[in-house]
Amino acid sequence: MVYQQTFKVAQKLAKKEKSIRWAALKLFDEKGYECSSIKEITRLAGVAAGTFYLYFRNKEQLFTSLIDEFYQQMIEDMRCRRKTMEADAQKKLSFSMQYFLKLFSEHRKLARLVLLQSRQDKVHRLVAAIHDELTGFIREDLEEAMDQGLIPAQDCRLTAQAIAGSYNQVILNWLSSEVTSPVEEVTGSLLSFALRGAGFKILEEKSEEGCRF
Amino acid sequence: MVYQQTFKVAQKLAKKEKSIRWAALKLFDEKGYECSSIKEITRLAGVAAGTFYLYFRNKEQLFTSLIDEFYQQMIEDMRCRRKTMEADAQKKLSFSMQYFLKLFSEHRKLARLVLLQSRQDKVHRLVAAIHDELTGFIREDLEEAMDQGLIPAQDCRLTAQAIAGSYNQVILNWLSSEVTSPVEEVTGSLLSFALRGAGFKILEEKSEEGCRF
Amino acid sequence: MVYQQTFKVAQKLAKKEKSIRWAALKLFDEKGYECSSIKEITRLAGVAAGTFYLYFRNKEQLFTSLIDEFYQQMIEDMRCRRKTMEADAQKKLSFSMQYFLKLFSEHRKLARLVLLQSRQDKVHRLVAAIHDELTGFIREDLEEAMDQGLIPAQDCRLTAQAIAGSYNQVILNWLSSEVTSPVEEVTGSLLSFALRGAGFKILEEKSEEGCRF
Amino acid sequence: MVYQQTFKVAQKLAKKEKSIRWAALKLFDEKGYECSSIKEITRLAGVAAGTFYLYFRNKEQLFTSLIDEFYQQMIEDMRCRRKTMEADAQKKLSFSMQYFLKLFSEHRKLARLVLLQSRQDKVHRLVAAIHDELTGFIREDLEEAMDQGLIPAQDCRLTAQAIAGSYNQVILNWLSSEVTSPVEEVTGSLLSFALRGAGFKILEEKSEEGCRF
DNA sequence: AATGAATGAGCCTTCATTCAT
DNA sequence: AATGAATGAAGGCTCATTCAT
Repeated sequence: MVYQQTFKVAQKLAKKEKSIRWAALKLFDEKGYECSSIKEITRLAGVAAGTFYLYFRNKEQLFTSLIDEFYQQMIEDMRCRRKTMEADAQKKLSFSMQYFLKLFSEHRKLARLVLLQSRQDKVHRLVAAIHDELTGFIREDLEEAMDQGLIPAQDCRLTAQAIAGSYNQVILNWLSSEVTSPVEEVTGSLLSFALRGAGFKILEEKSEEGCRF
Repeated sequence: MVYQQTFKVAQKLAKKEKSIRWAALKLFDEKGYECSSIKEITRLAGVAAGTFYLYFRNKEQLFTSLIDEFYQQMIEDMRCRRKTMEADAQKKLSFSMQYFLKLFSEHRKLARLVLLQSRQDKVHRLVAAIHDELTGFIREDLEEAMDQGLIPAQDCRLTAQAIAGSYNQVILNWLSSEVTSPVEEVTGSLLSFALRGAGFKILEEKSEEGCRF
Repeated sequence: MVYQQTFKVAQKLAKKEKSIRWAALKLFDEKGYECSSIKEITRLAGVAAGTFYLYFRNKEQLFTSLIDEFYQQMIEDMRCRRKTMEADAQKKLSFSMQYFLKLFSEHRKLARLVLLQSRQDKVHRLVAAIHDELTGFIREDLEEAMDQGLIPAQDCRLTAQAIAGSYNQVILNWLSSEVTSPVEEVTGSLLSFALRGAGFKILEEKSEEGCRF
Repeated sequence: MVYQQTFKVAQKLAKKEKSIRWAALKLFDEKGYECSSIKEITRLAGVAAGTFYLYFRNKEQLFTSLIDEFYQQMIEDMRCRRKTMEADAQKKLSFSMQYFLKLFSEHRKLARLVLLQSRQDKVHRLVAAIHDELTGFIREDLEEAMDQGLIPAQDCRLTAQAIAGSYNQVILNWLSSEVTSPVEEVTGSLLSFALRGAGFKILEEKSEEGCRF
């Protein structure tokens, strides 16, 4: 009788891969990419060292896959929503940043992984690309706003970097703090900061409202 | 005569240590802490591997020392100047940030080292402490400004983080870009962004002026 | 009906084993015993890795079996023909060597496997035994010829080795060369060499004729 | 004080490298290239595993170096002697083969290494090149002899292969036999075989004489 | 009978650190 | 003070073999 991959088996496999991903994420988060060994990852995952290579080509590909799983999809989703959104630049910007914040808060480890990972590891290019992509969204909105006269003339690329930087920093601190205060506490203030910084004339009470999604 | 010799020796020693620091900085910057080996560092420095351990306890301490050399001194200097400065909060904040920017632009490699280094390596605590310190300065000024009613009520800790984050990000991009445009190009816009973000009512033309030091 | 099925199954089994043998032979030939993995063999054979162990005890036994399949039978056949042959020593020797040559040329891969395989692998003893056996045939004929005064007094064991060695070398080169010239081109000259070397007084024109089988 | 590599130290190093070479040679000889691990080699040599890499780039280079040490020099020497030799083809051939035999008998392990090594390992090309070189010498002499009418018309390339093959085989058997009978016992008969096989008209008593070197 | 996921010992290699010189 | 040879633990990865399905 031929070997038939039953549903149950497939599920077990998926579970095993998940557990490796989980272990890797935990260790990468705690000790960094370079300092986490395959052996340690697999031990934590409860599988043999060799098993790792049934699911991943090598350590680097595991990292890539970990990042991709989350980001690729997030960026895709973001791009899609933004396209179909009928709103002015400020609303779009607000939306993007809050969406961003929300996702990060739901995937703390993964988020930290991207925000913290040494940008010198072999593994950096991928992370850099993601940062660029996200900064690109912000920049687009800023340029639209500038064209419409909503904000003063400025170097939108630079402002976008500044906004992205402020977000990264604040989120990172929030993610890293032991006390997990609700992300909403942070959202409003941070958004105000960014919008004001860019030069939007915001009415304080509106900033809060406009950000539902 | 004796003194003379001692001085010469001391100089030679200092030179050797310097060359190791220089080599380490170059390699850490290019390949990251984990991926730079002692052997490579000493080869680049033109000394034997064993010599390394005459000047540094181990690899970690070299890193620490590298960071300290620059930051400890910078923070000290900054704290001192701020103390003796008679100025309002906005001016102090402006000063701090531009001082910060200037120093970074004069020590590109060292700056990149701090901004880029994986915050997960064994080596992180130190870097984190420095970030906190610098953010602390910003926060102080913001709190003072808030007390004086120059900026609206806000979570100054958070705003300080946001400002620090935006600075880090922009500087990093600037440091990493091949074309080394003058830092002044960046200074003005970035400062405006930060001040506006914090809620200062700034007159655009003043922002440029007020920042000499 | 039952028989029919059994037969079919048996055939299928045989086919699967065959395909493993074939794949192993191909890979052993191309990359050597040590450098061919079971996984690769089974992949090439189109079966699962585990299936291998239904047909062979382990990798070593596969090799053994591969060699045996060909040689055992060849030696048996040779021994048998030589027994029933009525001919003088020179004829017998000629026959043996040409038979040998012909078989090799018809089983290139298998031949290369025996001639090339490291004689240091775990697997060597078997191959060595075969070489000895074949050399033994040559020696028998030489001793008979010496007894009959057809060749001068000599160390027949040594001459037999020399002849076997020259055959192996030439065949190997011929097997390994890309251009597959007909083996007959080689046969005549090689045989002349061996016979002359042993001290037979051969008439050149006869050497060619006397070798049909 | 600068580290000064004294003569004593240099000697110790040379001894250490020697011991690694010796251990490798022994193990390669006993178990083959693929089956000998660096760990085992270094253990046998009495050094730590890492020490290996101070002397050799990797396992392959060790093998290469082992072979080269002996062969490169031998071939060079042979080529040189042959050039300055004033003798007919038969004498030159005799000389070459006996020189060959003598060297092999003085470097048993090294000789076995070349003669036995799997010709499929990554390491094969080098060994193959050596075989070709040596066969080349024989062929040159045969062609010269053929031109001078000393031997009948024939495919000299093939005859050279046959002669080389017979030598390899006989030497190998002799090297591998436990009882180490003097090589001279073998020399005469083997040479006679080869010369007769090539078609030289030899007077038995002369063959022995002509081979001093 | 057949599968292929799982294992873990073992491979080659690197590297921070020590120590005799 | 300076050297660089020596160490050996640890790294990523492969592979023959086993076993639940």
